[in-house]
Formats: sequence, structure tokens, C-alpha cells
Amino acid sequence: MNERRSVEDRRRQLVAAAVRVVARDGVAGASTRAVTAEAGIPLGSLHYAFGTREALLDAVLAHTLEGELSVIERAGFPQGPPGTDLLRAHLVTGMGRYLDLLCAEPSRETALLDLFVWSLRRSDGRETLPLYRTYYAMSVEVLSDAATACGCTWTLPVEQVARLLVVTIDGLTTTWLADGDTLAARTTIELHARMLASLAELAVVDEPTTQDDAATAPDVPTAGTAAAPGTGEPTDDPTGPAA
Amino acid sequence: MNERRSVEDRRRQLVAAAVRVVARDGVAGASTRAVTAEAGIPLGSLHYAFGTREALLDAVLAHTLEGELSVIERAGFPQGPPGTDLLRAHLVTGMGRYLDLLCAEPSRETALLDLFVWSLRRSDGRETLPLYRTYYAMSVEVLSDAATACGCTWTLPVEQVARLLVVTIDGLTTTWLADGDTLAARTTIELHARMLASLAELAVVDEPTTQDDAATAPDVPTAGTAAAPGTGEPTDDPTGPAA
DNA sequence: TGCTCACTTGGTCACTCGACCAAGAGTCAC
DNA sequence: GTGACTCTTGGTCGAGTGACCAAGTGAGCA
Repeated sequence: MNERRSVEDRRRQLVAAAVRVVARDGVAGASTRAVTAEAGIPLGSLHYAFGTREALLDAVLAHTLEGELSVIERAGFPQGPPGTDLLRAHLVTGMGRYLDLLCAEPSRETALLDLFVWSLRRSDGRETLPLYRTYYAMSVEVLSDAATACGCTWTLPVEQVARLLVVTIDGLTTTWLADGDTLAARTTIELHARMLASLAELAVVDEPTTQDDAATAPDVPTAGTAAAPGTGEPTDDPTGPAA
Repeated sequence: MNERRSVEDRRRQLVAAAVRVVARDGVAGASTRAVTAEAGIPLGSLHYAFGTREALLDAVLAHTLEGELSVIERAGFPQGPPGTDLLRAHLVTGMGRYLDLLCAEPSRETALLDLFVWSLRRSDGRETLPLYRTYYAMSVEVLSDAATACGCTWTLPVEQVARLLVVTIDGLTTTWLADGDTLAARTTIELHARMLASLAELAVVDEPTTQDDAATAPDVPTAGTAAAPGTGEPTDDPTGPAA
């Protein structure tokens, strides 16, 4: 029936089928039989390739995560004079792009949420943390790039802003999945982008002659940035830098 | 074994047991046998009281929702001179109270998220929308009360601010469940409270006690200024009304 | 007292689940 | 060709699953 393949090939085939099944019927509906039927291969092959259903779902989770926030990064951002207003437009475009993806494939995000709860429940959150570390890292990258592109610098550690962005994206997702109100979601994005942009300021160029826009060194403290976002002495003075 | 009870009593007993089971083992683990074992009653009683496992889970979802955002409303808010700074402190206190609940009972929020995905999957979101309407209504109430208590008015429709608050709470929950970083979560709350408070202004009392609370024109994309957050009708719903 | 009916109880049915295994078939090195 | 191997396949096991039902029990009412 099926041609001979390497285990890696078979794993990829099973993961692709499992992604479809999870998106359609959820983690609960992704039984070993449902997945193998979707892939068109016998049941035993699944246990040969993955050993366990849990191992398969692990691979599905990892696969689904790839390129999740990366949609925000794609080209086509607005142009204009540098400043926080451009940054705001930049953020609106990026988050709007995520919303487009959400509207186009809501089952994808539902599946991700389902897998998230599944992994939370399975490991008491121990394996979910590195998952979010990826999110944070991607968010930091997106925000740093955006600030650079708009000639701005963040007035507080970019890791804190990154966590704000992740929180916003997460909340945006669950809220839209619940009410499907795309217009309201866009308003939410506008407001959040405005608020996020208010945490940045136009970068000050020391020497007036140089027009080197890409070399504006961010004054973000890079010393203790290896730790989790937000742990850099946050709770002292909330009204500090930007007001 | 069990004394005779009314069906309503039995339902309450079963829901209470199911809440514990869902918090411990998730929706997937809340089998009819697991719930009845937790409640200490025979299996047949469940089908006598609820008919179906789905009906029981419906009741569990409704029960879990009660008093979800209401924790924010409890007394003990900071005092001080009226203004947006007091409002900010007010919001920090309220959201911090929610975070306290989250830290104290994470399984409660995991269960709610689990039930949320379950109801999403079961009805394509049709029954989840009214669920969130309750959230929005509670959020509107909380924010209106807070603004009044702090002598402020929102510079844009309170429904839009309410959706922002719900988005924030949702994102805060998933993010904290993932990384468990309470300190970072508090920083997130500080920043979000500051940003939310920036959407309000000190109420201007032109003549003795004129409480014009919906006057100031919003300088923000006025997507939906109607009653519901966003638009009055979620016309974006791809599936349309239930067939 | 006897009757009615809401409620209880244990058992059973048909089904799905994940895991496992032995036997078979293709493939490559020698 | 021969042997070692990787991969495939169908079947099976034991444990659960939701739903259902007939017989039993007891409280309240006439």
C-alpha cells in the first residue's frame, strides 16, 4: 500500500496529518486511529515512528509553533518620517497582519490554544516555559527591528515591551475567537499600538551631519537581558521614564 | 448510601464535583465515572440529573464563570486626590487582585481555559460569544466605577476600554500560566494600567456638579461606538447566524 | 393504609482508546 | 545469493468510554 520511507519522512507525514486532525477535532479528537486514517497509513506505523501518542503531539506542538509570530515580520511596512507615529503605524500593520492570519485560519489558533492547554496539563507548565521563551525572543526581535526602522528607541527595556506585546497578541486571540468581532479587534489593535508606541521616543542623534539611520545605538540596558523579560528591576517606579 | 435529594441538589453536587475534577484532570479527564466517583454517587445518577455529559460540562462552565472578574471589584482601593494617577493605582490594585487569584489557584484558570476551548470546539463559538458578553459587561461596570471613584472620565467609549481590559486579562492569564513569572506579570500590569489610565482624563466640573460623563470626543478611530464592544453586530462572523 | 411517583442503584451494551507484537516485505552490503 | 537490517501490516489485548435500563426504594399525599 504505502511505499517504503525513512522514519523521518514517515514522522513528517504523520505530523502533517495530525496538524489537520487537531485543527479540525482538537487534541481530544486526535486519536492514534484518527491520525493514521487521515494520513492513510496503518495504525502500527504510528507507534513505530513515534512510539507514543504523546510524542506525536509534542512534534505537532513544535511544528505548529514555527512561524507563529513571524508573520508580523514580513515586508510591506509603512514609510514616513521617523518618529513614534511611524512606529505606531508599524505596530498596527504588524498586529493587523496577525489578525488577518487569525481570521483566515481560526482553527489554527484554536488548535494552538488546545495544544497549549494540553502541554500545560501534561507537564505542569515545565515544558511550556521554553515554548514562551521562543515567543518572547521573537517579540524582542520584532520590536527592536521596528524601533530601528522608525528611528526610535524604547524608553524601557525592550524585554518588558515584548512581554506586553505577547500578552496583547494572546488576549487578542482568545477574545477574537470568542466573539469573532474583527472590527473591534482592529480598534483594540489601534489602541494597543498607540499605547506601545508611547513607550518609545525619537532617537537623539548626537552629531547632526551624520545621516546614519541604521546605526542608532539603542540605549536599552543589555546587561541583564539574558533573564526572563521583566525581571530587570521593574517594580520600583512605574511612572518613571515615559510619561 | 446517598440520602434522597431533589434533582437540583443533585445537580449542584455533581457540578461541584465536576469543577474539582476538571481543575485537576481537565475536560478530557472529566469522564462520567470520574465525576461520579468524586461526588461519591453511582454512575446512573449523573444521567438522571443531566442526561448527558455535555449538559453537565455546560453547567460546569457557567458555574466556573461566576465571579471571575468580580474579584477585581472588591473593596480596598487606594485613596488620594482625584486624577488619572489615582485611576492608574486603582487599576493596578484591581488587576493585581486578579493576579493574586491566578497565583493562588492556577488550576482554576487552566480549567476555565480548557472549558473555553471545549465550548469553542463544540459550538463553533456560537455559545462562547454570550460568555464573553458577560465579561465585557463586567469590565464596563468595573471601569465605569473606577473612573467615577477617581473623578475621571474616559476619553473614548468605555466599551472600547473594556475590551482592552479583557484582552489584557486574557493575555496576562495565558502568559503567566506559561512562564509563571509573577514579577514580570506585575510589571505588565503596571504598564498596562498606566496605558489604560492614559485613556482617561480628570473630569472637568464647569458648573456646580454637572456630571457629563460621556462628553469628550474620542480622538481615536471610532470604529464602533455602539453598545457592544466594537460593533453592535458581529457581522464578521464567517458562519453567520446559527442555521 | 395504600398509591403514586420522583429518585436511586447496579449492571450491561456497543464502542473507542493506546499500546503492543509477530510475521511479512523490501533494501542494502557483502 | 545470503544475511542483516529497516520498515510495514493486520490483528489483538485490556482498559475505559457514554449511554441506557429495569428493578428497587422511600417520601409524601389521598
